[in-house]
Amino acid sequence: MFALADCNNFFVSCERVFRPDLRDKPVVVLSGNDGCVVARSNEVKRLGIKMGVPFYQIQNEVRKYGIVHFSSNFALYGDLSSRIMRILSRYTDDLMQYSIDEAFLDMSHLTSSEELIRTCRAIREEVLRGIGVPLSLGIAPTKTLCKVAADFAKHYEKYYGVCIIDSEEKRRKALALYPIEEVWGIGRQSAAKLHQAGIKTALDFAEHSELFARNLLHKAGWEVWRELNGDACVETREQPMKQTITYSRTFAHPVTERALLEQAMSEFCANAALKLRKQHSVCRQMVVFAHASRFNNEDLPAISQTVTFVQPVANTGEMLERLLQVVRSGWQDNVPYKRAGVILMGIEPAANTQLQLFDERNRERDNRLQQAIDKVNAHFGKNTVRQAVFMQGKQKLYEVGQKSPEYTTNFREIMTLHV
DNA sequence: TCTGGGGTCCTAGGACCC
DNA sequence: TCTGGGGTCCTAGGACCC
Repeated sequence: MFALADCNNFFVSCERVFRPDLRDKPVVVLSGNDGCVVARSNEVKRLGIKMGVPFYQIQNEVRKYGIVHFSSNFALYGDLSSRIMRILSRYTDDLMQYSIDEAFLDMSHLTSSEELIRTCRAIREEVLRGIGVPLSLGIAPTKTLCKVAADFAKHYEKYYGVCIIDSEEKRRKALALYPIEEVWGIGRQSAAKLHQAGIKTALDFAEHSELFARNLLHKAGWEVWRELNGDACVETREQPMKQTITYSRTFAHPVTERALLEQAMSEFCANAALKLRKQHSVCRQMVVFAHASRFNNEDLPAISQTVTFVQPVANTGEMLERLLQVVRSGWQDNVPYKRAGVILMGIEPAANTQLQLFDERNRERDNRLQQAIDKVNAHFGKNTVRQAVFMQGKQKLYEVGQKSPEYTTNFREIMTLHV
């Protein structure tokens, strides 16, 4: 059996850890530049406010119901997440973290349902007491069924946060109540096809033939079918190394000055390169892009170019040179650039790299310099030493209206008590 | 006025090989 | 008229996830 531990309204719950006064209040967390709603408390869900709506469209509700809003604070969410994962890892030999707020636990060492439920209740209790974030746990023989069970645990109080699917009868009962479009792995396209075929619930789908599932939805849908029928076939192993690394942002106001775009994108590039070095890898290619708002109907020209390195790199200096070439050659004066970023691809372990015969760079020296810079920055703080092209201007590129303090990761923002 | 960010996997088709 | 058969690798785009 597996157990899925899923945090309830994770970002909102993180904010509430340090703001217990907001326990029963409607709360949302917003995306970058306070653009969209990306997390909602139960009170907000009950008001019918949907995931992903632009914040400006719900201003009436915000005023009417006194909805409290936060800009996103990933330093806080990431830190609380890793604390929760540390607790979870004590209950299994095989913890498979699936996202910032979810993990599957291999529970095959426990044999009885009673033991499984008791253990999961204990997990929930420990995380709630130790971290302050409420969890829902779903126990089942496959991960897809765990997702279903965790959903029941979340939505029906009588489960006290833990729901188990441990018999054929419970499986059928749960799936009959579960809309097909809610099933993990069934997105909009697949749901539309299944609806066309008259399938409404997860049970309808599971009772069709295996061949039907495979023909209609190919491999991914076929695996969903098998998992719903109790055949565990979905793997959720974490990649030891990311295969792509993206750093991109939407600007609060369009950028119409080349130097400003160069500076902003240099930071993206440096941040992406740092992620790359942190996982001890190098990349072969870098996509550099910048474009106007996607809600602009006019077809404005975009910057979009893939740079290939002769030899795989992780060196900020070398990557910046190429980035700036692209931005300088692609820049158009009349385009209001609204969003930009870099994507690193062709990632491999740094230890694997082959030296090139005709390499004009002194990489040995470049890398020693890079290591020295990383060391200084790790010790004295981000950007203590940096390339001169970085943001020197005072223009505000992003909006962070209501960001909570980085309570757990930044000494300057640690909570103070006045007695 | 205002519309996020970061990933993975699969598939089909093209280029190329013998 | 008729134009093989089998394979690999790469890429772009689609679908899905949180």
